[in-house]
Amino acid sequence: MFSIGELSKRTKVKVPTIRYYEEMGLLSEPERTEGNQRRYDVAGLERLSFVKHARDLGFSIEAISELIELQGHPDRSCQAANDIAVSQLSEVRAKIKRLRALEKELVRISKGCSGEGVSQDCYVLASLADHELCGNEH
Amino acid sequence: MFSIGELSKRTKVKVPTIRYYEEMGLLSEPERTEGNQRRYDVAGLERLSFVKHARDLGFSIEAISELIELQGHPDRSCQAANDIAVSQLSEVRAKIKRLRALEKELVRISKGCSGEGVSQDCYVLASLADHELCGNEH
DNA sequence: TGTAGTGGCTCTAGTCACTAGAGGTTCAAG
DNA sequence: CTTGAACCTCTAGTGACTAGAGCCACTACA
Repeated sequence: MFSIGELSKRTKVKVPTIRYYEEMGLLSEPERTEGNQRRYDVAGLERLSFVKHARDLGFSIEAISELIELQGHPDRSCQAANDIAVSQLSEVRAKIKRLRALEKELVRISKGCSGEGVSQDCYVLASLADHELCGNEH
Repeated sequence: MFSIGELSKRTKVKVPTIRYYEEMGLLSEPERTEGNQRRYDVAGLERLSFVKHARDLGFSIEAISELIELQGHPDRSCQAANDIAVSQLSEVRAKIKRLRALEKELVRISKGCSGEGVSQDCYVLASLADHELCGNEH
């Protein structure tokens, strides 16, 4: 049995975040000492590791809830879990695509400015003011 | 002179967002009709276009404030504007890098699951529960 | 057994960049 | 002059935490 601080150290999830996950229903309520402090067992540790791992991969709290639901019903089809992972993947890909477009544009903008002139003539500011100067889209 | 709705249509920034930008100090307070409704001129339109373009590129409200400060002092060095753009670029690049790692991992995870089994044997759930199964890092 | 200090508790409020809704007023077209 | 769309302010909600206040519990050492 370990305290919340101990759990925090082992999982690298901050203490208030653990309490937050509990409030959100991602973690089941742990046992308490007589003095009302939380005490976790190995199952609690594993559950939090699962949540952290999923969060690190960018799954939302809601998606994680669904995944936990599935874990609780080992006889249910795996399809739903796979759907969640696949949709997460396509979100990640969409974000990458968008960020790449931004990267391109930012490179163009900052290349046009040596940082030596005065802001009146600044290409960065001009580019932001006038979309026509852009490569295009976004 | 146009109303806030008209401005919204022209810039594709939603009405409540325009009011929010005003409150945040990104837009100067426009004139008002006798009945207290906002009326914008071309300068207001250009300012909002600037803000929108910068937001689309992912600049924070705070960074945009600084850029606007610079615009207001045409004699000041361009360096600061360039610094902001460059730091935005490196943030974007860092995000891309991270997302690519996630993409890789998600591909691996969802490839392992056909969606046909039951959740007890689901590779998606197993991967999330056990970090050891991961490609590595993150 | 006393006590010091670290760690834990709950609750509220703040972050960012909006978005939604209530409840009321003004404008422009017919 | 009336209708209805658009406007106004204000408050509260979003997601995923983070920070702080004010208090209580546990543990190690004297």
